[in-house]
Order: sequence, then structure tokens, then C-alpha cells
Amino acid sequence: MGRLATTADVFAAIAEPKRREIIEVLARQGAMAVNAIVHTLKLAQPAVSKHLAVLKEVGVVSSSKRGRQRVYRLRGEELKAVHDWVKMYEQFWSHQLNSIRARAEHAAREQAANSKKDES
Amino acid sequence: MGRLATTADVFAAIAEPKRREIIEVLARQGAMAVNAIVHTLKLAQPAVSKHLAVLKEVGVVSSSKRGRQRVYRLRGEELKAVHDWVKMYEQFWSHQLNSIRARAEHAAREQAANSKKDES
DNA sequence: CGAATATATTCCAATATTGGAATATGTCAA
DNA sequence: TTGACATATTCCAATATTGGAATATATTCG
Repeated sequence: MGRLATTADVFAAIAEPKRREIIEVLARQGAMAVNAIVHTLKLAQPAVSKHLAVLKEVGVVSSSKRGRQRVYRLRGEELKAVHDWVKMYEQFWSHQLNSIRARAEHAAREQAANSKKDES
Repeated sequence: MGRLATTADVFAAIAEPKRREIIEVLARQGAMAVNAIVHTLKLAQPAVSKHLAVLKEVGVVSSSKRGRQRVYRLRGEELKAVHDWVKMYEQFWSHQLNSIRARAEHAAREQAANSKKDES
């Protein structure tokens, strides 16, 4: 069928490069009005507002009013989910040789357990 | 205009839940034929092949022939990019209070530097 | 109130994505 | 060679996404 909503989860939200840039800028500045982001990243205002809406929907940013401005702030807690997920595979890029062996042994154990199902 | 290709980078590749599942299974098993993935995840074979193609395009998996099977293996090195990126924001979820203060101070310094540009 | 500023929203076109069905390709086995 | 098996590819429909232009919605100021 179709494809799944970008607002579904954090992984989809940070898949868009411009949104990652917004996150980076917000992390540096701490809190910014929309216009500040527009000027910093040289994006169109509607585009920025839309990206912020997506990030807010997922909980990566929060906003508050200040005069006629709307100030956005990074709420990195949501990014922890990504960190935790990807960290599970840390062994795959660190300690190259050791991890390869460890992985192979682990796999061997797993396969011994359910040898009849997989690998047909 | 349109949207950008999902095969562009790792972030887009792991944005799709089914692909994350494939990564998880490959990490556990070490190496799997397509059929093993099909049975484990209960997905249709063409769907699995397509997802594997995307993952391979980005470099997250590699494949090798073994008889009439094609064995896929996780190449987690590519995931390091995601890890590195998201780790930059670790302060936003760990040591809650300390990091908030540190961030505020950092922002204050930044803003003092270019106070006339931003925040209008 | 009326004008200006800041931001959000709507509408639109171009394009990408996903899953499913059918089919193609490749490889082993008898 | 023929058939069975494993996987990839193509074609299709439904849907989502992105950016841009125009417009709507506050909110402040004079």
C-alpha cells in the first residue's frame, strides 16, 4: 500500500536532512524563534514551520510564545530512543576483529538452539 | 518539489520499521538467507528483498551467494554515523539538570557573540 | 482601529515510497 | 534437460512527502 507517516516516530523525523540541521542549530543556540532559524539555515519560512511541526509532533522540540514570536527549544530526550537503538550495534563497528568473533560465536549458539527452523 | 530518495543515506534507511527489524534479526543471527528472514519476520519475500536492496545500497548489509541462497550479513559500520550524530545530543537527556544549565550558559555565550543577528 | 510583523496553514505539483501480484533470473538435482 | 527452489525485478495502486505560493491567524505598535 502506501507509506507511513513521517510523524510516526523519531526515526522518520530525523530522516530528513533539513530537520537534522534544525536540530543541530537548536542544540547550539539553546532556543530560537522561527525567524532566527530561517535566517541561519536560509530556508523558506513555511518550510521551517512545517519541519518544526513535524519535530514537535514527535516531541523532539517544544515551543513557547514570547511576544509575537514562537520560540522553539530542543527536547533531546526523544533522541535517546535512537541512541539506545543504534547503540545495540556498537560491537559491529568497534573492536573490529573481536566483535566479529564474538558475533560469530553468538550466532553459532543461536543457530544451535533453533537449527531446524532457519537456514532451511 | 518532490522528496528525496530513501536510499540516500543511513538515516532514511533505518527510518522504515521493517528495515530496523531486519537489522535486528541480522544482528542476532549473524548471517541469514533471505528465506530465513522471511520466515522469522513473517513478511512477503519480495518485500524483504526490496528492503534488503535498500539496506545494501546504503552499505548497512552485504550479501554473498551460497548455493542458490543469498546470504545477508549486517555491516554495522555504517550505523556508526547515526550513533555519532545522535550522541552529540547526549547531554540533552542525561544528567537532566546539569545539562540544562550547561546548555543555557552555552547559549548565553553564543548569543552574546552574535546578539544583533538573531532573536531580532 | 489600522498597519506591520511573526508564524502557521492551505493548496498544489512533482516525486518517492510501500506492498502485492506476477514474472524473471539463477541455481541445484534427478 | 526438466523441474523445483531461492531470490530479484517489474508493474501497479494508494498514499505520503517536500517545497512554493498564497493566504490566514495572531500579536504588537502607533
